Amino acid sequence: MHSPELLKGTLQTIILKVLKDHGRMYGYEITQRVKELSDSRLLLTEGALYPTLHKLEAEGLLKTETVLLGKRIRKYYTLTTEGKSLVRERVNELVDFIKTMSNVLQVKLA
Amino acid sequence: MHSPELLKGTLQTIILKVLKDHGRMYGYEITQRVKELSDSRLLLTEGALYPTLHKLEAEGLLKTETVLLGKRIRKYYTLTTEGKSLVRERVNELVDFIKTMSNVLQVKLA
DNA sequence: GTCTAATACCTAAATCTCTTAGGTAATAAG
DNA sequence: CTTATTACCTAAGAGATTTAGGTATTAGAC
Repeated sequence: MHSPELLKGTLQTIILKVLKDHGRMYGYEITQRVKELSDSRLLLTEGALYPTLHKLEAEGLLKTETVLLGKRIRKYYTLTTEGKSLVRERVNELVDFIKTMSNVLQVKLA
Repeated sequence: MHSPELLKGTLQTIILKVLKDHGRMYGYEITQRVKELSDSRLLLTEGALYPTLHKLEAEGLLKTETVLLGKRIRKYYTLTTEGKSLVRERVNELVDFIKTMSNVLQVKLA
């Protein structure tokens, strides 16, 4: 597992990108997908996930659709048009940041 | 410039690594060195820098030496033995985190 | 000469993100 | 029938950083 502090500032980008690549997803599914993609190195906590999803929705970057499976609620999230264009920016920004960091730390990432 | 949130959790690692590579340095010098290495993309604020230096010193990772230049004070920081061994860990951890991120975001860094 | 930018140290309140620690409830597995 | 997993959620607290101060010396421009 990684130090949780390193995750700070990257959660929104992760959520947006995973939603872009996978399409419609619900919260719990996102945590599982990230766990999978990261070989269990990145474990999103619900206390961080749900507030962030709500925030992204409030900002108009995500839209929701509530589905009932039997008696169970499931909230699906999808990127809005605005959200889609932001993903690109955010990912580029993060990649750029990573490259800058590798310069400062004088490490090679290949 | 990068989103400042991305910097969170990486400041200690940056300071430690720059000190390892450059040897004895003072606070202001560190900000300038990081600015240089990052092509002005990473600008350390003093409000973050000095408390972090003091914390690292309190933890025994850095030791200081105060020098007077005329009437001006300059505080040099050097890694302790303990500090040196931690740098490696921290840099490895960050590189590992970056690799994990690139998997999750499905981007290539080469 | 004097005004400004750069050098050089520092602290403290506010902010922002996330963790921790709860709460509720349905379904699956043993 | 008991536990793990699925599935949603909130709120208090912690931790790192920003913002916004404060002090003072030295160098450069005009």
